[in-house]
Amino acid sequence: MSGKAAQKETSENADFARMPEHEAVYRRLRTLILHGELVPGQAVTIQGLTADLQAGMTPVREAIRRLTAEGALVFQGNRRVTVPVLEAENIDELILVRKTIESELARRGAMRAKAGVADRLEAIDAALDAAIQRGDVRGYLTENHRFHATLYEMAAAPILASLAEGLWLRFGPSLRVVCGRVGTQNVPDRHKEAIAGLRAGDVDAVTRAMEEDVVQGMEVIRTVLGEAKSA
Amino acid sequence: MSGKAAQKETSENADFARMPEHEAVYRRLRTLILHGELVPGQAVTIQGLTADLQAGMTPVREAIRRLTAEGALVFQGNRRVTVPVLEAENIDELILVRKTIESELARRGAMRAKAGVADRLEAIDAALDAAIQRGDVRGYLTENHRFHATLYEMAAAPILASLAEGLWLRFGPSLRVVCGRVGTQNVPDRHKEAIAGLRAGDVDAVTRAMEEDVVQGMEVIRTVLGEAKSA
DNA sequence: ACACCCAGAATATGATCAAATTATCTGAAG
DNA sequence: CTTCAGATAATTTGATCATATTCTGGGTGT
Repeated sequence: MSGKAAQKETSENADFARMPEHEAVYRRLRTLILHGELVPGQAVTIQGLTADLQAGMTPVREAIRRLTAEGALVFQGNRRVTVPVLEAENIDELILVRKTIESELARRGAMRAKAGVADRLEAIDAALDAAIQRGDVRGYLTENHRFHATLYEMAAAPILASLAEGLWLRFGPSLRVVCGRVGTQNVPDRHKEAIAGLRAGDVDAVTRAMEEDVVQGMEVIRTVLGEAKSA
Repeated sequence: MSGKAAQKETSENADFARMPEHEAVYRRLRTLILHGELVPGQAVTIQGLTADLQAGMTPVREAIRRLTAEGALVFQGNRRVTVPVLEAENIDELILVRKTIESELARRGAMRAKAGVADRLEAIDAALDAAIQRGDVRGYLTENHRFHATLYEMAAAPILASLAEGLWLRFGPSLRVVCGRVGTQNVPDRHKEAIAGLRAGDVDAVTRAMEEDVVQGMEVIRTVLGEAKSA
C-alpha cells in the first residue's frame, strides 16, 4: 500500500496551503473569469497579472496556457490573449452540448444521490435566492455554479464533469454581463423542480428540470446579447 | 492598415516557420499523443521532453499544461504527469458526448458542404484503406483523424470542433493500443456511407453515418480494452 | 521497521532578447 | 496655417533561457 494522506480535492478552492503556485494562480484566474470579473474582449497580459496577483511570471504563463486550452481565453494571433466575446452562433453550439452533458450528469447524479444531498442543494438554492433578492450578482454566480457543481460531484463521471466545467468558462463572462444588464431577478432557473424530483426519487424529473434549466439560462443570454448587438 | 501577410492556419501542422516555440512543441506533443506514440500509463517528464524534442524547458512546460487542461495528460497529484489510462466507465461518457457532437458537426458540415469536398473525403478514405491494407497503424490513425477533421472544418462550428478535437486526445492512445491488438482490418467505419450521403445531398444520411461510425469505433475500443482487463 | 539522507526532477525567479503597439515627428498637400 | 499620411523612435509586452530553490522518492543505515 502506497499509504499517503490523500488530500481531499474539495470541488472548488481547497486549501491554498501546499499547492504549487501555478495551480493557485490558475484557480484564482479561473474564478475571475467564471464570475465575469474579466469583461469579454478585455486583453489579458502576463505582466498585468503578475502585478495584480502578486505572482511570478512562469506560474501566470502556465495558468494562461491552461485557460486558453479550455477556451476560457483566446490567442489573438499576434501574441496577445483576450477574453473571448460570445457570438450568437456560438450560443447554439453551447446549448446543444450543455443540454446533453448537463442532463446526463443530472441523471447519473440523481441515480447515485446519497441522502442529504437534497438538503445541501436546498441550502445552496436558498443562498442563491437570497443573493438574487439583494441584487448580489457575484453571489448569484457563485451559488448558481455551486449548485451545478454539486450535481456533477454526485454523478461520478469525470470526463463529463470536466467538459461541463469547461463550458461554464465559455459563457461565464457573458453571464455576468447579462446579469448586470437585466438584473438577477430575471434569470429564471429550475432548481426547485430538480430538488423536488430528487426527494421523490424521480430521476427523469431531475433530468428534465436540469435540461430545462440549462436551455432557459442560455436562451436568456442569447436574447440579451442579441439585443445588445442590434442596439 | 497594419499590413502583414496573414499566414494561413491550415487546419493541422501549418508552417512551423514563424510560430512561437511553445506552440510548435505543443503541436508535436499533441500529435505524439493523438497517434498513440505515448503509451497509456507512461510517465511524461519535462526534462525527458526537452531532450527528446530538442526544446527549452519553458516551452515544454507550457505544452504540458495545455495538454493536461485538455485531458490528454493527467496530473498525478505529486508533481508527476502521465498519459491517462481509459477505463470502461469513461468510454460510456465519451460515446455519449462524441455521438452528440460528431453527428451535429456532420449535419452542419453536410449542409454547408461545398462542391469538391466529397472528392477530398474520398481521397482521404482511399489513403485510409490503403493504410489498412498494408497494416500501417500510424497511417490509419492519421488518415482517420484527417477524415473527421475535414468534416469539422466544413461545419463552421468552432466550439463543437474544439471539443471534438479534445475528445480525440482522450481515446487516441487507447485507439493505438486497440489497433496493435486486433489489427486495423477489424476497425470498421462508415465513411463510404457518409460520402455517398454527401453526394446525394442527403444530410440525414451523413449525420446517421457519422454517428454510427463514432459509436461503432468506440464500442470496439470498449470491447478490446475490456478483454485485455479481464485477461 | 523506522528515520535519515541523497539524487534527481519539478517549481519558480529574474534577466535578456525579440516583437509589436503606441507615440512622436516630419513633410507635403489642401 | 492646418491637417493628414508615412515613417521612425520609444515603450510596453511576450518568449526564452540559465539558474537557484524546493520537493518527492528511494536507498541506506541503524
